[in-house]
Amino acid sequence: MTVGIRHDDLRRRNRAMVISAVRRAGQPSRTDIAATTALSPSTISAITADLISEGILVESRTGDAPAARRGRPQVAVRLNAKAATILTVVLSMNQLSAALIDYAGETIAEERRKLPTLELSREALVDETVGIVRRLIGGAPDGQPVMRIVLAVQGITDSSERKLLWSPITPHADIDFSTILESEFEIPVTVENDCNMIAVGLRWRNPERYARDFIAVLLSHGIGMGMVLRGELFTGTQSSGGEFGHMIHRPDGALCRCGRRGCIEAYAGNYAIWRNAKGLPETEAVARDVTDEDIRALAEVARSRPGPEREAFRIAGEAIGFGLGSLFALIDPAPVAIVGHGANAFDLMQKPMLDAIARTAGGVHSGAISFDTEPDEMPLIREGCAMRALTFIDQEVFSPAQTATPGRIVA
Amino acid sequence: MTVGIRHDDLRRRNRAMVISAVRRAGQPSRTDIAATTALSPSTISAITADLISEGILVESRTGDAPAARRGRPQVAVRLNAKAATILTVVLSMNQLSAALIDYAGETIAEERRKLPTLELSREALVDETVGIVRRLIGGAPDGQPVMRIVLAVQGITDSSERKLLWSPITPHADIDFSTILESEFEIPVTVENDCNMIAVGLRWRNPERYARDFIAVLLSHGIGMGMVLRGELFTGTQSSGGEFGHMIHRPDGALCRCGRRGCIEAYAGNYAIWRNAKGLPETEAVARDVTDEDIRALAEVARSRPGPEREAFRIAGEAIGFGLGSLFALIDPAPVAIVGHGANAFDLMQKPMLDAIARTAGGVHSGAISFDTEPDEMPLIREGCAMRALTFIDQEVFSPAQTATPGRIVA
DNA sequence: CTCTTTTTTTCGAGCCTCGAAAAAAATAAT
DNA sequence: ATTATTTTTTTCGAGGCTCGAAAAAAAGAG
Repeated sequence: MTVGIRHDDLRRRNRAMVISAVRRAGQPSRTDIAATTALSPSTISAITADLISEGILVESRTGDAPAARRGRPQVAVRLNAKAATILTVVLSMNQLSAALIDYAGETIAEERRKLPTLELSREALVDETVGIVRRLIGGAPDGQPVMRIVLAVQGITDSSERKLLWSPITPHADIDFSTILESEFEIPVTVENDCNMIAVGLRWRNPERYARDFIAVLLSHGIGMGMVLRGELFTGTQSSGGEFGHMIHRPDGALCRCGRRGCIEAYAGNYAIWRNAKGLPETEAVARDVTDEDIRALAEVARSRPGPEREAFRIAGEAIGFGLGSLFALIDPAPVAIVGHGANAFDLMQKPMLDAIARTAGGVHSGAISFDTEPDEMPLIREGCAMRALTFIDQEVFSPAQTATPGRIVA
Repeated sequence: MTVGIRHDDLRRRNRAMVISAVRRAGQPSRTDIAATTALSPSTISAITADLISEGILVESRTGDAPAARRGRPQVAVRLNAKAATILTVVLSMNQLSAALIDYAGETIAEERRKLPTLELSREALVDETVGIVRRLIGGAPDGQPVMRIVLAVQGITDSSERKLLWSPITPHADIDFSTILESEFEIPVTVENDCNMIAVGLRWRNPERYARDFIAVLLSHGIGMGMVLRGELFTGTQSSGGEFGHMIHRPDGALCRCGRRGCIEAYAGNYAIWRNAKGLPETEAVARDVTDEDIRALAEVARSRPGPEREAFRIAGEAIGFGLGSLFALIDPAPVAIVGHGANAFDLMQKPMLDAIARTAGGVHSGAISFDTEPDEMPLIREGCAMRALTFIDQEVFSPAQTATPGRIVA
């Protein structure tokens, strides 16, 4: 916290900075890197030489544009895809998927399988996860062992990013995936909230729009949120936090899946939309497992004629709108991405949502609010996990605290 | 953002670190500083020697405890109170106050005056502010010019900390106090939200309790909030943010002073408590200027017997409770300080508040929630402003970007 | 084939932090 | 009274790092 900066921190941080610049730019020249990092060409030259000799970067002679300019042509450098391999695992409702990804971010292999997550025992769930990891690790290229595993789960994770504290996809709580997987494979593992990974993925995919401040809202069975503020992923003080879906919309209102009442999710989650569309009492749980297909069908009816279906989407949009309004009262308006299957019904929710926001303090700078939709959340989660893992490698493995001078023998 | 670290940044940051360590510890020895900063004794020796020769620190031979230990006694260093002078100005409802404060944080002079802020014209309000600043600056010790002014206002300030965007204490909006005062006095000025300064003040006063994560709620005419997360003051992306009082408690509910409906403040602000206690319709504005004394009298009645007064405080507590519950869903539970005159009625609000929180997602880790009350907000605001100004001097003035080698003439 | 332009590397200078040793300043022991 | 011990602080040289200037490299232009 109040720790001074040591001399060796300098190189470490600047190395990480150079790697980060290359990861963002793709194939920058040394001159480009010097420009973005504001370090001198001599320093960049020294650092890139180190990184190349360590196999982290490679030169790629073909600058994307030869430019036919006068003078010595720029030599582009890029990440050496073979420098490391990482593994992403996504555990969501009734589905487990994993992907093996190289250091440049390209997918090497992947696997996806259906699982009745709600019914599995704790052991079976863990075993399935260990199994998919084992199979994919087996497929890692020779000499490029997997160096990091990031597991994204729908649910609340702890702030040390090691455990799943609670999840709607399984009745079991407090599953210490990190310790389990680390003892099995001896590879560092972090456990992340799926919506937080969506936010990281969005920024990676579109850094123009999703830059310093933005919000990702996942509309699915439940309502999730990931948020980036001041360029940093927002998390709770003790958990992954950002449980937007469990902010209170109407005190003592509709029954939520979490057992409490009046949560936003109890008005805007899949099951809540179904409950309202079918005229079921809002104080009772929904017995049926409401699927994406159910919602699609309801949305079609809602578009075709007024009625309880349309009203159900209106109520959902209103709940999200008031929630965003309250959130904007705290953080000010920011761009919003509506992610997940619910984004397909955004047309039905947009107007009530904007109307609600306009009735809140968040409506003041409404110019800063803009919506974008992305119905398929899975690729975003995977990309977010990959970025999280690769950033870790960049910083902790390839820019380590010790300058590692092997050969100096003390005895 | 992606800027590398230069060599001269090193010394700059470590200087700031040393100053900060001295400010926190009071009278540490060089050894103490080395321990808290994790820098080597040699480095600390060099930096403190610089700081002493520049008049920023002074040695104070009398270590607070002679300790009678063996060995060379520690020589304590402390901030040189004469190194700088700063000015804090607090503009709140019907009151303007200012204080001249030395570099060690001791008050040199202060002035306080009543003002009908709601009725003053924009020019009169600005003139009053300029006037109080002018009078106090005049009292600055010889050779110690005021180096920084921090103005705290009840209301929303912009994120560049220069303007008052909107305030309940005046009908005028968008007052650029920084530019006005800077052109008048040629001293850097920042404009801050009062509740944010309360948070800074709380941390300074009790760093044990108010450390990495906590919330300060100001219960006064309106409801304000300042929040520290991960050790950093939380602000909006475009403004001071943290408008807890304008999160929505009941959609389309009671009329708020801001003109919207259902805000927490419309249930828990002074005027809202009065409105409910007197059985006035919640859809109508309160004509009367509800004073702290009114609330005190209502609280007395509420304590003496059941009735609308007690119910009014219950409703207020409930509104704050649900609001905190929603906030905790986002950030996880954290210690709360209830600040301002409303804290005197906390006994009437505590139970409904806790009951409400228990009905939200924030109630899960309720062990991490704890309340503390501080009825007098003014000293906290002033201390927060002082710390803000002094921290600025520590970092920007006494640890500047340029190593400042005057005497080197280029021509 | 030479000149010009641009990129990249090389090299020495200047800082900064660190560790080891020395110096300083006290108490404890003889 | 003097010496030994202990702890704090300073001094000094070593090692690293970044930077600027100059050189080298690698092209196109003339």
